[in-house]
Amino acid sequence: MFEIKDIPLFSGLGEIQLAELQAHLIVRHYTKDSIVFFEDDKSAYLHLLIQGNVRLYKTSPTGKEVHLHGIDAPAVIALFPALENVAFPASCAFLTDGAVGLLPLEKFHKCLKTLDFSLAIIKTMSQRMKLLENLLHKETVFSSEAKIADLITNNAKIFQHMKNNAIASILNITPETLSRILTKLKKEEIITINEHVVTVLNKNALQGIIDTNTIKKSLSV
Amino acid sequence: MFEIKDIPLFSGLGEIQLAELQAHLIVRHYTKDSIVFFEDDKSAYLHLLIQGNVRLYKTSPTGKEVHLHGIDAPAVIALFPALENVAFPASCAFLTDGAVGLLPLEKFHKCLKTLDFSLAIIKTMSQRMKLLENLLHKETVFSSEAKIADLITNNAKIFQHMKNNAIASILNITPETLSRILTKLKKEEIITINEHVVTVLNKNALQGIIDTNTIKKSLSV
DNA sequence: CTCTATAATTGACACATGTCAATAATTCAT
DNA sequence: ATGAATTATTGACATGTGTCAATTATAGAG
Repeated sequence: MFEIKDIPLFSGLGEIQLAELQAHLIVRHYTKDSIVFFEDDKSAYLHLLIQGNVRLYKTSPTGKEVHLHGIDAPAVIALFPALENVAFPASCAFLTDGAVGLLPLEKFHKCLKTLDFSLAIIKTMSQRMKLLENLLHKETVFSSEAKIADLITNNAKIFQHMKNNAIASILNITPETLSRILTKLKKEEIITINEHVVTVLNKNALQGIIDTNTIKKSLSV
Repeated sequence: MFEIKDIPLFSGLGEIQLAELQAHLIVRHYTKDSIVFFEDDKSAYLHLLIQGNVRLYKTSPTGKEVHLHGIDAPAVIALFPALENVAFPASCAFLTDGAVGLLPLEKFHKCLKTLDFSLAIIKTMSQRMKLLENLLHKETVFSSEAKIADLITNNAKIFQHMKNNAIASILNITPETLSRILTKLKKEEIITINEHVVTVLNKNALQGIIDTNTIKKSLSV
């Protein structure tokens, strides 16, 4: 059974408070690909991701989806809209089957009167801020090549369990671009790929791409 | 004389605490265009913008600057790095002459023990979050046309006191692109510009651009 | 008021990335 | 193993926006 205190944000609360929150928690089950909420919707509940994982994304006027974050349970999903009582800045959809707990905003706001809780909020918000900063950095200063080089550097194993298709979409580039750049990296002998395992042959070159936004063509003297 | 309690974040603190903070505040004066801190630098101080206004920006590998925010005094400049004791995610430079107050991080962290103060932090962080979300939205889902349409809709007067050059840079587009799109908007009779005053002739069309990311060519039947 | 510096416009062109379509490769169920 | 469906690759092409350079317009100083 899910316990609200499993979520770090709430771990500092007292027994009584936890019990009350738990009593008011509404649990909803979702299947893969179902939508938890849409961008610009408002909700009277704080959303807790209890089980499974979700993605947050924006939808552009032309219908294209801009991936923001993937989130794994247990976690708070949309803290900032709950605090400010504003609309969701992004849509949320399940990547797996899962469950969400809904906590009435009044109950949540009551917790804010506890110092430890408000410090936990600050902690959580800081983490979100870091995520956002990071995302913004990637989306504004990185070229597609740099995004890929960055991903390979920091999370090469992702290629083992995700399709290139899905990887492209979390990088907000097309599968074609991903394919072309991976091919280029292989040609330049910066990486090799075997059975979905990406091996870095030239760490420096990879870092160079992140630093300069382009693959330096090896001068064939 | 600058009083630390003029900054909303600190307004909830008691007299004694304020006095102590004030005593430890180091004030530095800056001239227009001078740098307060660089991206990736770390600091042992919380930075308070006391006088003037600054811009926050990232620098891309190719040397191009990506504008994030403009901030006016009085305000806290880099709250998140101060909380998490991490490096600045952006550089900060003065747009005018001005002054910054430096508050040792220990002093700042001590304040966190006060509930009202931590609630004020949450408030301030929420606002930053909103700014960031907004920026991210503009940079990831808006075309240049949509950025400009959005600016005209929400802040048309900016054209009266800023050069197109500067406007282009806060939109993170080139002056050429700005010029071309403004010309296009004039040709489409969506706006007129006279003596730097932008007048909207067709509010709907402008909204349409924001919604669809493109100027709909009026079909000349 | 004129001159100079600064800002804005315009054109030609480059370039990264997306789009669309065709084909090849891989995976999975039977 | 075999075939159907999914995924990846490749090519040709489109498009938005940046770059560079030339020209024109504007504004501020003397």
